[in-house]
Amino acid sequence: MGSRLSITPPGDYLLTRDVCSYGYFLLAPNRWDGVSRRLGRSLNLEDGIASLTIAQAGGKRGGKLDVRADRALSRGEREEAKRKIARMLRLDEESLAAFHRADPRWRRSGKGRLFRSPTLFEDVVKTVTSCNVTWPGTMKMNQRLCEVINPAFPTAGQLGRRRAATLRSRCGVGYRDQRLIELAKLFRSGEVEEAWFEDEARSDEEVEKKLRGLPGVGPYAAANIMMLLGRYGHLAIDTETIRHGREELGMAGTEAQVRKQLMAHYEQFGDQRFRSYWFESWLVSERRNGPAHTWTIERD
DNA sequence: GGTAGACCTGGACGC
DNA sequence: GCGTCCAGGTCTACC
Repeated sequence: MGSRLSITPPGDYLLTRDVCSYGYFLLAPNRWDGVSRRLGRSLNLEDGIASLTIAQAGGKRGGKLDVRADRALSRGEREEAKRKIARMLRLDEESLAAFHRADPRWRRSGKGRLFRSPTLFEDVVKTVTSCNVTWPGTMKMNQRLCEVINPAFPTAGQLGRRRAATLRSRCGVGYRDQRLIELAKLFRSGEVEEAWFEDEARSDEEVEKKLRGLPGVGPYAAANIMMLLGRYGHLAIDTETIRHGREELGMAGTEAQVRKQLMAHYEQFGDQRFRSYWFESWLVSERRNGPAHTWTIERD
């Protein structure tokens, strides 16, 4: 018999809006069901893997989150699951008011939370697998990492023990194989620690420098991971951002020139500039593809 | 500090 | 069906 948990989220929390706010909700092992508006997800817990579904009572803002597990969870595991869910859903997000002050366009809709993973390690791997590849490729890599290594997402220990050839041939990660293994070893050894990055006393510069030292992490990936850590002051500029500058903001010139114009344009949003850009860009995607909560996950 | 080319995969296209 | 080209960010070598 499974376990059931109830989580009281912040009063403004809306599962559909806040899960379907960043592309990682479409990446394995996350499973969003746009019809029932539930998030399915396997988690690595103390005593093994548990498959969870998360729904919000009444589908209304502030409604309690009803979490069901496919097996009985110990008291320790229940706490662990709650901690991990809180990280994914950003239930402890404290800077929403600051974001809405910096950019009031999103105050009414309440947008501001960006979905992430239960661990920093998973966020870093997902970011590395999103670089230099189209989105379907990123989806495939994450799906295969779960199929081949661990259905709840590979831990650093598991990924660090794999051979590069396996990751390349069976998980389709291409030239990222060795970089992912090195990354996993750094997390496994404790040389890279989630707590260090989560420490709010550290400056953005310190955090960025450390991230840039990780294999597979360049300027774009570092800024993206900083966003996932709750540091929104850096723009993660990729080809989509350049396109946004040209097509939505009317910028012109070479890529380098558009890049400079983007930096200048989002300067007005200060330490919230990533979110200001992101929600603009997300609206454009929804205009093209329909509401994010209806986006489907195509898996083999 | 700036730039060029390699890295790998999958999709689009032409033949 | 096959070959070619292109998109995508990071890394290294070179100037």
